[in-house]
Amino acid sequence: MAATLQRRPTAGNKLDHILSCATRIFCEKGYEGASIRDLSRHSGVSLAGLYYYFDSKEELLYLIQKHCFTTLLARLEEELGSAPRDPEARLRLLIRNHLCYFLQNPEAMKVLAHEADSLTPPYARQVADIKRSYYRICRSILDDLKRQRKLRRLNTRLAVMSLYGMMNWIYTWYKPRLDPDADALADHMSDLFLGGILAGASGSARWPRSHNGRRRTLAA
Amino acid sequence: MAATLQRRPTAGNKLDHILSCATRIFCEKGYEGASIRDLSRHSGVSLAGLYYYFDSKEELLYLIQKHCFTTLLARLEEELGSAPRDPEARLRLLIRNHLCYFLQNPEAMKVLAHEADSLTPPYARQVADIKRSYYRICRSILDDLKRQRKLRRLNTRLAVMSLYGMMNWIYTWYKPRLDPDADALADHMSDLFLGGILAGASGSARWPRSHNGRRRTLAA
DNA sequence: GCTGGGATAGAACGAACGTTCGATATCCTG
DNA sequence: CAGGATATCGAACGTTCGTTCTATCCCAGC
Repeated sequence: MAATLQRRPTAGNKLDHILSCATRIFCEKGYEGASIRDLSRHSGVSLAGLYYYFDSKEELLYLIQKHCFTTLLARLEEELGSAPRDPEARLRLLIRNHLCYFLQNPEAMKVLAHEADSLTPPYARQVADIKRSYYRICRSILDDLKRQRKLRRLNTRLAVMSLYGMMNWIYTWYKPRLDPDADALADHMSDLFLGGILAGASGSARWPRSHNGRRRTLAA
Repeated sequence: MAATLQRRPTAGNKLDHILSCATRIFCEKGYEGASIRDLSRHSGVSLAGLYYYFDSKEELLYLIQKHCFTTLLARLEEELGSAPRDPEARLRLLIRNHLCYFLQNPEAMKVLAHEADSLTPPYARQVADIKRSYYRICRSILDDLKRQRKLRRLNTRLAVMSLYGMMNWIYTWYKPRLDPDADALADHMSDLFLGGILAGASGSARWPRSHNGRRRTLAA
C-alpha cells in the first residue's frame, strides 16, 4: 500500500500512460467488468509487466481516484485562496471549478462517480478523507451564505448534497456537441441552485405544501 | 428474451423472492461483482435451480430494471391522471412520486442508477424506452411551465437533467435516521428547483456572470 | 567486457465465473 | 396407479480472472 507513495524513479511517464488507459477501460466496462488483460491489450504492456507498476487491480483504482480528487481539491483551494470573501462568489467559483474539471476529464469523472465504493478499507479511507475535505469546503461556504443572508430554514447538508447531485449526475447525460460548455453549464447550475436557495429566504412556504395523506404502503 | 414475458405458471412467488435477493446483492457488490453463486447462497436456491427462473444473469438485471421503471412510471401516470393541470403542482407531484418510490426501495434505486448501462442492446433498448417515457413526462411539464410563466431563457433539457441529478444522487448519501423523510425531502427539492427555475424569470442576469478568462488548459 | 539491477514478458497457477447436463423428486391429471 | 409436466439439484464444462514465477533484455558504472 505504502509501496506506491513514490514509485520507481523515472517510471512516471509509463505509469501515467497506464493510469490513463485504465481510466478509459474502467469507464467503459466498470471496475469489476474490466480485466487486467484488457488493460494489457490497450496499453501495450504485457500482463506481467503491468505488475511492475502497481501491486494490485485495486491499487490501480485507488491511484486513479486519489489523483483526481487531489487535483480537483488542490485547484479549488488555489482558486479560493485568491478569491473574494463573498460566499455567493465563492460558491460560483466552486461550481465552475468542479464542472470545468469534470467536463475536461469525463472518463475519470464517470469512474469517480461510479466506483465510489469499490475500494476496501485500507484504500477507501484515504479517498474518503479527500472527499470529506472537498465536501466540507462547500458546506462551510453554504454556512457562510446562510449566516450572511439569514436563511434560517436552509438545511446546508441537503443543499450541498443536492448541488453535488446536480453536478455529478452530468456524466450520465452530457453530450459535448449538444449541451452548453462548462462555463455556461456552471452559470446555469449556479443560477438554479442559488436562485432556489435564496428564494426560500423570506417566507416559510411560498408554494403549497404536501397536503397529501395518500397511500404510502407501496410494496416493492 | 421473450421467454420471460409470462414465466412458468404459479412460479411468481419464488421469482419475486429471487429478484428481491438479486436486487440486494447487485446493490451491495455491483452487477459485475455479484455472482450467481452469491445469489444461490442468499436465496437458498441451488445454482442450477436458479436457471429455471431466468435464462441468464443479464436477464436478471433486465427484469429488475424493467419492473422498477415500469412501476415508477405507472404510479406517476396514475397520479398525474387525477391531478390539477397546473404545471407547478404536477412537477411537485412528480418529485414526490420519484422520491417516495426510491426511498422506499433504496437498494433497487442504487441498482437502477448504478447499472444504467450494464445491459446490452436487446435488453437495453426496452429499458431505455421506459426511461425515455419517464423523461418526457418531466420535460413536457417543464415545457408547460416555461410557457405559462414565460421563462424565455429556460433550457428545459438542462433543467430536467439537473432535477434528476439532484434526485437520483441521493442513493450516495441518504441516511434514513439523519435525513428528512421522503415528503420533506420532496418539498425541499421542489422548493429548491422551482425557486431556481422561477428566479431566472424576469431578469436575464440577476447575479454577476462568469467574467473569468482564467486558465482553461488543465491537463488530466 | 563484465556486472548488477531496472524493466519486461511468456507461461503458468489456483480460483472463481456463467452456464449446462442429466438425474431425481414432486405433483396434478387421467 | 401410470405418466407427463413442473421443479429442483449435484456435478461438471470450458473460460476467464487476478496474480506470480522465472527468465530474459537493456544499459549504466566499474
